[in-house]
Amino acid sequence: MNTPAALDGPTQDFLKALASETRQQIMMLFAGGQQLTVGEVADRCGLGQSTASEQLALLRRGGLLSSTRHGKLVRYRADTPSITARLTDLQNYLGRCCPAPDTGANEPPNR
Amino acid sequence: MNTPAALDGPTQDFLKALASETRQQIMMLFAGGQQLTVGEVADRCGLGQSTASEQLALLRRGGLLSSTRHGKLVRYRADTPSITARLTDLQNYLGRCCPAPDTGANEPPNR
DNA sequence: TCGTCATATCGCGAAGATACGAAATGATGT
DNA sequence: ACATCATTTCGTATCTTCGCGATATGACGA
Repeated sequence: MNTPAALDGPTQDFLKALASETRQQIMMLFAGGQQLTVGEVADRCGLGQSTASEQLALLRRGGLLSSTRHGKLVRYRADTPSITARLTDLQNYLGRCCPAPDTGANEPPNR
Repeated sequence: MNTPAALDGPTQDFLKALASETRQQIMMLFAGGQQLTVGEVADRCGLGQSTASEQLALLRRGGLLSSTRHGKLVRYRADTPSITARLTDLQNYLGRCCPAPDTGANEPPNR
């Protein structure tokens, strides 16, 4: 743990947010542009109310969700532009790690 | 944790493998098609020998690396096709969570 | 066969994540 | 102001992950 960082903070948070089955399930609730409150998420996932709030916060920090207050309710929804951006960052990172024969390019004769 | 799974195993492993700064640093060592042994990775990251072996195993399980024995050495390298595949899976999953909003791409009406 | 080198697996303590209930914050209505 | 409802933050217990050293497996050469 003494080597320099490998990924920028945002992408870090993005990956950490996504690397949890619970949070993946939560994300699924937002399919189709659904907007949900903390309570609804807690209910639908069988989670405690505070747990849902904390997980939603992590997902927001990871750039997967955004939230807005509507009165006393907080409505969460998928933050698609942000997700797209972080996915692109991730692709760039991976493109740096690996030689890139992906998008229809060349595969050098190494074998 | 009583709701059904959200992501298939491979993509799960992919995300979990990537959601660790140590493993991200390890991945960086493989830039440019580098092939490295466990000992080299341990050395370059300042990790113990067993730790490096375990992390490399996780990265391989996640589809990020592949390995081949060359005598007593095991050479790891980036598994680009697999990485590309899992990235695509991830994109599909995210595409399912989020409708494409205003930024260009468009997935027509969802009911 | 034995000895060695590289890697993998095991056992363990430290650090972090997860989920919960209880208490604090914020917003609305009376 | 107060009461109430939704959300957030706090404190705690439990579980998993991390990294290590020690031991086991596998491969080569003498």
